[in-house]
Amino acid sequence: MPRVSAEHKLGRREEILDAARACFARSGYQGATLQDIFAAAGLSAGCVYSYFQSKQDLVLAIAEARHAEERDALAVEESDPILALKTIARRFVQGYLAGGAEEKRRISLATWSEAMFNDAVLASVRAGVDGPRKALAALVARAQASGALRKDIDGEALARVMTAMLQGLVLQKLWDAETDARAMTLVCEQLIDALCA
Amino acid sequence: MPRVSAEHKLGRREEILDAARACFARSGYQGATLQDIFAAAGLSAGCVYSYFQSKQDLVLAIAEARHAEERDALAVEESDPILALKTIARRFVQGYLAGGAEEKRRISLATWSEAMFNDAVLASVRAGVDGPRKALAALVARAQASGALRKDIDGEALARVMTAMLQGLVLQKLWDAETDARAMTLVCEQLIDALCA
Amino acid sequence: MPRVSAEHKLGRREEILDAARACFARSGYQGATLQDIFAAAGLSAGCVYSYFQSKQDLVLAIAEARHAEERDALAVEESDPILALKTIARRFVQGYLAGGAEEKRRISLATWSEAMFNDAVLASVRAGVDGPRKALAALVARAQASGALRKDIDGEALARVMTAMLQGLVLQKLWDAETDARAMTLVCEQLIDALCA
Amino acid sequence: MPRVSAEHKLGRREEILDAARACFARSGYQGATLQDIFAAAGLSAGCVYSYFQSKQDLVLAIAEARHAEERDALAVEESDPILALKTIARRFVQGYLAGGAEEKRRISLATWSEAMFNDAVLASVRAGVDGPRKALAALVARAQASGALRKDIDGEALARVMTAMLQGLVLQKLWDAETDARAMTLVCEQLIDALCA
DNA sequence: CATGAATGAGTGTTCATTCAT
DNA sequence: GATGAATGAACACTCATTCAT
Repeated sequence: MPRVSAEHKLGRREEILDAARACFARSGYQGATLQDIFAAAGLSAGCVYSYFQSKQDLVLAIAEARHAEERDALAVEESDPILALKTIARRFVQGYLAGGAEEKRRISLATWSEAMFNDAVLASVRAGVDGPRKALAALVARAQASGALRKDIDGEALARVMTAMLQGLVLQKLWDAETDARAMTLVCEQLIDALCA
Repeated sequence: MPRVSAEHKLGRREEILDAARACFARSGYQGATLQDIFAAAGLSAGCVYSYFQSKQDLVLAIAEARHAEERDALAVEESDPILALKTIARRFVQGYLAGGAEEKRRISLATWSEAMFNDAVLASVRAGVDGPRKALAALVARAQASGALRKDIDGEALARVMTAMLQGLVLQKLWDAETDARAMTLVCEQLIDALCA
Repeated sequence: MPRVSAEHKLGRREEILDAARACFARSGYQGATLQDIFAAAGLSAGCVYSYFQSKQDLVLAIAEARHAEERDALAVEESDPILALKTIARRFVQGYLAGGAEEKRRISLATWSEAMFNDAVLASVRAGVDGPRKALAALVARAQASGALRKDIDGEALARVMTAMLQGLVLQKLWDAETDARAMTLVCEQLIDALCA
Repeated sequence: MPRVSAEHKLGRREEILDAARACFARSGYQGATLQDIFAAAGLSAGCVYSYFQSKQDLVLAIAEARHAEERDALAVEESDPILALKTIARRFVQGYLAGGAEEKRRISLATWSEAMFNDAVLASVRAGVDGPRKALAALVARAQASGALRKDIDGEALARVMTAMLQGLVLQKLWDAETDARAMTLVCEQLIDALCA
């Protein structure tokens, strides 16, 4: 009995999160109302409130889930640092700029914006963004140490610029659906190659 | 025969816009209330409403002003395309990532996010972002034509990636105030140099 | 599976309508505020809004209810058309001009006026007024066909004039509470008799 | 100078009243805003306020003017009381139900409704309506005294019913523009004739 | 005398949240 | 556990009125 109940609860929780994600992606964190989410989930207010204590909780859960998914998507096991950098760029661009990933993009941008006004979301964004950037910085450092990458470049700064570039592409795709993921990937790789010693 | 000079009216309008910008930067377009703006401007609801027909008008005016300012800041008169690209990058980074420019960054990100849910803002963002990107693309094309820049790179895509990179830096700076504008500028210039033939 | 019975919901709806009717009768459709109605109903804004989507909905519901009540009050089952005409006149006058019917009169006049500025109310008024007038016209036609009523009178026009007369009495009573329903009824019957062949 | 100024002032006053009448007829006393009226009159708020102390003043002035005009239109010099009654009915119907008289009808109904919520307007309506009704009652009394009209009818009540009938026709015409003034006049005259001894 | 910028209380409406059932 | 009726503070916006110029 407890097992079934626990699975059931987790399933419900996911259903609610899916509904919330759809609503937040469509209307934004502030624009989406809980009533929208209740309707999308097909559940009552009381039921949703038994899973999440407040709208803020829902917002945070969606933001966290977004970051966790991204973290997973970017985890690379590749010993060659240059190859690893290219893989990360390619995965990021292809995962984020794909036709079916619009919800991801919208949630990401909404989250980045919300982080300006909501400290808990800011903390989540920082945690979610720092990991990949540090991984990038470590790869850059390794590449420089191995002599594969030019050493006259500030590694930390390069990692930040690369992060910025990838995130900026999310904005580009949001404003112009025609933005070509393949072409972006190629340019990213060419940029990385150009920095090789 | 207005009893108040046209300058006075324009001045008032600017006062209101300044108040609105401060409120929108602090709390976001949706989070800021008109009451906040009335208080910040030291004016009554009715008075503000005689200058702007709705909150949406105010939002749009702030977004437009942000884009206009950026357009002006990036207008470069420089015959050497490579130098022009570097100048744009430097100006953008130094103008946007400066300590005193936090309001600009916050307004920009809030605007980018709002554009997802508000068609008029989206149009404004597109108009504001397309200009610089096309200018960048033109410079890249000139640089390639002159042989200064590698020709095996997709110029349009590069322009987009450069735009993305610069905008992504706005996000980085928002999340981490320590982000060093000088270091970012340098990396950008090194990237440009690395692509030169 | 509502936790509250359907009767309860209908009862609440009626409570709200009663409160709204009282407020509209006292202050008019535009003069009465929703706050007045919330207070009169002893309910919160949100609760009232869960039963009616807007003030306009409330206005329409009150107007419709007034017309429905009147329709019921005037439904006559009487084979003799002259007697039926007199019965309608008597019922109308006694139902509408009674001491306790002031609320009805006020709602009616407010509705007639509102119909000039509000198309939905106009449609409701037309539907509510057309029925009785057509019933009157049918009775007049039958009375003329049977020879009971003079045939040199335009039946449609007479029906309209009789309708006008009865509605005009509502105005008279509103401006002068002393207007004597019994005397009005008598004159109406004498007028009908005078038109008999 | 004073003469010209006085004429000018009266002219201005009339212009304002015309603008107010048009706005009140279009949107109602409560629905029309003073800003509407300022725009319709092509005058500033301050200027209008120097002629009328408040919106209420404007409302009252329009109501009074309506009543005065009607009083004039119904003043009959005719020694035969039956003929006088018919003349009043004909003039009322033809004056009020004419195609170009819609503004009059709308102002009248708006005024009748407003009188329920506004004591000053109520007083104006009573004064405006009592006169004609008393004149009608006097004619009825004279007709009965002369033997022209049946004496078994309550004269006061008949006068009230006739007033009601005429005013009710205003409502009919407002709801159905096709209402035929000529047919209404004829029926009214036939009714009067039917009551003759 | 005339202007119209400015006021601010008040309007209809929304929505995150609670709790009796 | 689950429901959804109910809450009420807060919101964007309006408009009769005033008064410095």
